[in-house]
Amino acid sequence: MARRATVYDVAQRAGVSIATVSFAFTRPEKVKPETIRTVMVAADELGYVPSANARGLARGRTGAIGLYAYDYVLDPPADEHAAEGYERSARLFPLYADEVQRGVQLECRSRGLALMIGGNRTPAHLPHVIEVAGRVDALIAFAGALSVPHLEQAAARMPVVELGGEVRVAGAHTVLVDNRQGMADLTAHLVRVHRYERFAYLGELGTPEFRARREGFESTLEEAGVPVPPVLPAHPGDDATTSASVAALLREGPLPQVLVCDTDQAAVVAIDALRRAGLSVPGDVAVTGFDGIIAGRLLQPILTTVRQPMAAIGRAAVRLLADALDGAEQPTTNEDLVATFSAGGTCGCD
Amino acid sequence: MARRATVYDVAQRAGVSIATVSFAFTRPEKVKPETIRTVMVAADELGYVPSANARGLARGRTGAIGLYAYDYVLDPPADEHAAEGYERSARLFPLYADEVQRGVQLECRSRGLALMIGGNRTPAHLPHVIEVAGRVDALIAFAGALSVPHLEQAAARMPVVELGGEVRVAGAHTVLVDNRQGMADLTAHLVRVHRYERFAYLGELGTPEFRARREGFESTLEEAGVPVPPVLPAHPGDDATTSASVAALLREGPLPQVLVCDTDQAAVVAIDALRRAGLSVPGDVAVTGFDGIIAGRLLQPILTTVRQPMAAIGRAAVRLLADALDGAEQPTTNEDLVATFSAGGTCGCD
DNA sequence: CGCCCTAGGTTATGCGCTTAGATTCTGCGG
DNA sequence: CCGCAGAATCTAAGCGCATAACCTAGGGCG
Repeated sequence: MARRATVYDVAQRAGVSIATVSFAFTRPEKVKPETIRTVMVAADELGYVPSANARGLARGRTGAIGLYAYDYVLDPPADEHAAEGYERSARLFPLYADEVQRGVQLECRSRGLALMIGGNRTPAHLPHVIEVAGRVDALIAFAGALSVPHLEQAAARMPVVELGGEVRVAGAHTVLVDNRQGMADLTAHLVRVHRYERFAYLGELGTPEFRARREGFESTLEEAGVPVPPVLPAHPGDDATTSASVAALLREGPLPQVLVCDTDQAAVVAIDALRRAGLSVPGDVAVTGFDGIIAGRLLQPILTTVRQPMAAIGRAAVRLLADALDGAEQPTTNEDLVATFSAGGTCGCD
Repeated sequence: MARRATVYDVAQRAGVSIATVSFAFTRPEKVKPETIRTVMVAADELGYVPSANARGLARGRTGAIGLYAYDYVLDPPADEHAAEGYERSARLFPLYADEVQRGVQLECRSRGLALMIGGNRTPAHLPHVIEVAGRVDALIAFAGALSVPHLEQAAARMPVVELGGEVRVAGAHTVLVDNRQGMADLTAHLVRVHRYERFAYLGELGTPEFRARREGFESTLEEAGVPVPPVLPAHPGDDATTSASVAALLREGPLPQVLVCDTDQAAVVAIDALRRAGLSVPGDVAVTGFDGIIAGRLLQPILTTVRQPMAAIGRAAVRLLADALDGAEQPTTNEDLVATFSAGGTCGCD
């Protein structure tokens, strides 16, 4: 592979100094048009591509932002494309994080920012964070993808926005969606329209967002005077746990009228498990989710859920960072992103 | 924002030279265990994050690879999340390129490579390519996303793999799927099972992959002694053209029995247009696509298509590059990736 | 005619890290 | 107690670019 041409090569060929080459590219107003042309021709002939590394080093910033996602699915099952696998492949992609990432990508592109993708399997895996953090000017992280200390460490040195995190993390920005209200709306629908009284709840309380969902659920039931069920464990990306919870539910009876899941991923798995057990959804048990991922729309009937504005979340994050990068401000929380109740068929509506 | 700690800071705090700090991180075997510990403690206290820029500059490589995609959808309609928009949002994501990208991401991650995302709207837009190329050790590009000269320029300086390109580009690797056979299988199904004789074809011939599809189509019809229709223009990402072609078809009659589209995106748009015109699909006209994107599965009935192993394509590309990066070899073409005919309901099957 | 200003360039330095090669330690045999 | 071979560490030289600070040649003006 040929050595990459550098400013020196271009300068020599164009018969100018390297400073002039540099200016020709970055400060055209400081260079005579004719000289610029000479330089450009030389650069072109040499196939010159400026080294972003050198540039970043000299300028002190890279022009790239990083996205750090929690990896629910690092290595999908090998049969992903096999006949059976194909039918289910939409359960692996696109998920919540993927749709948010798309928003990030779109916004980055329209702003001319490069995007660096990183991620890990388990929180608190340091090396990878560093890998990403060292390359970028700013960082977007999903709540739970990075430990709080790591986030704070990063936030001390560059703008960081946490998606759905608590505002607690020192120095980090946050993009928040009102999960609580969304879940409250959904629950209200189940109570008022369907008159359900025996609920089950599948989910977790590991991140602020999940806790907010649970709160919306609890408060609505309490107001309605309906008994609040406990949290049965379910984690997106850990289907085994979800299935086990459903199995326990079936075993221990009596069956609830409706199973409220705190993610679509869990809901999809739960519906599978219920149907495998010979039950009809929503005939015997209604099921609801949260997020609005595509997998829910591929179900028959369509999953009742709360839709998050995923792409908008990603875009908002980039906007926050871009603002922080030029007009260094205080950490901001965004607003006005709402989660919308979306009635499908799995709640019993037709 | 605090100045980032550097090797100098760490060295000073640990009471060693910067070389030792560097070695402690990258060549532990050359440093006394105790010293390593001292260094690590100091680094930790300072929140030291090595600058990938400086590292890349010094080492001559960055450890990142770039993905350069053709952007079908840079700015999706503003109503994307509105009620109407939501129903159709899966038509914008995930598309072919998105699913390939996912494969790239997965493979990069499992190999510890950083991934840099770039892209552009129109081919031949130089600055953006450079932006990406300057940051990475190797590049993946979709056929048609970069002009051949640019590709060659890049390929002269770093490993490049073109997805679905012709092997012609000097020095570039290629990942190829047998599009021809896939389309031939689909066409054979239409001819043998459904006995269709009046075909229409919607698509383009802009890239080798599209041409291969057309060839598979033509040759199968010819063998069967069925008249080969012309190519009516349709471009993924340009719904207007596709709709216009369908309108022309309706206007000029007689209606074909089946409309073969060379992408799922075009097929989805065509089905919309036909139904808006009061026609039933597949009742009045059958329609088929190519790719196997999720949007096709959300249709009623499900779109008949040819499924590409999209994630596998992405993974193969990364593998090729990773190989090229350590054992510099000759440009390779991958193999063994097949496109599979997938009968849905839009061809007339039930 | 001399002075100052400006446009257009150039020189020189440093960004934070890697890495040959030089230097200092350390332990051990003689 | 000395000399010496590793082992451990340090010194110093870049990597390719941006940019502050500095030159130089004209041109306008009093």
